[in-house]
Amino acid sequence: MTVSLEQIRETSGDEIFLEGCPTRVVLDHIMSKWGVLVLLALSEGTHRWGELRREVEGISEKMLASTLRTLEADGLVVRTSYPEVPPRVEYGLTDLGRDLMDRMLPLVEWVAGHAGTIVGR
Amino acid sequence: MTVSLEQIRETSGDEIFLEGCPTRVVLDHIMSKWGVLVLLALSEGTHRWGELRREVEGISEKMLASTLRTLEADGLVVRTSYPEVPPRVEYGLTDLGRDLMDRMLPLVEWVAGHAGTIVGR
DNA sequence: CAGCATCCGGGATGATACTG
DNA sequence: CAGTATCATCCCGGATGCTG
Repeated sequence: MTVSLEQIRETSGDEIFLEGCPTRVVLDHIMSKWGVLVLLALSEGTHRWGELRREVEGISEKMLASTLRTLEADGLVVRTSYPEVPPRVEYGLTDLGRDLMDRMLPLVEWVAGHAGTIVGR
Repeated sequence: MTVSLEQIRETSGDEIFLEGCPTRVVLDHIMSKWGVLVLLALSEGTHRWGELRREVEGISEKMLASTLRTLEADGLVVRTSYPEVPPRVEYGLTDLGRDLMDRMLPLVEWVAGHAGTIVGR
């Protein structure tokens, strides 16, 4: 194991397991049911609102809006609005967001590769 | 980016974003609010029930039991009961669980290192 | 000590209708 | 097209009490 929990404890000041610590808050955002899927979709490139609705199957408009606003406030997602008619809005990852997805994609890939085995058990 | 979403699509048979697909189910288990923290604690080594309750601050008995049962059913956590009085039970990661945490720890470490910046924004 | 059964309140989530 | 507003619902998760 190249990364140990000890290292994490040092990095986060030993607060990971404490309620309300920043790490828990961010984890809740990016590891939430819809957060992962939206970030995953955006890791392919920028998407329009409607594209996200279709790609992230089952998400409601309300949850898509809420998820995007949270991730945007976290500085992981950037929203670009074009003053056209009809309106066009693009969502993409920031540098920080890409940095995050570099770490998350290997995890998701592993899960995708083992999910069948795990669920069938 | 060493891992692309395209690779993931191939691995999982292009079903990542579909409702009810195994990948989504497993993601919900391991990326859940308490799932991450319990797995994180166990990545340090085996823990007893009471140790987990104390280490994962704020978790209720109900959620701890529920989380552990789910992760055990997924084959990520192993439960060992010793026939003693008073009872002693140890929880630890399986090989599969350790494999998973090898991928998750770098992500958590990154979050721990950036959480302060992100939340303060 | 290590849990399970039960109840129940509230925030998370969905569905629908509407607007710039 | 890209959302917002509103209302209904659901189930997550906490509290409590009990058992082997």
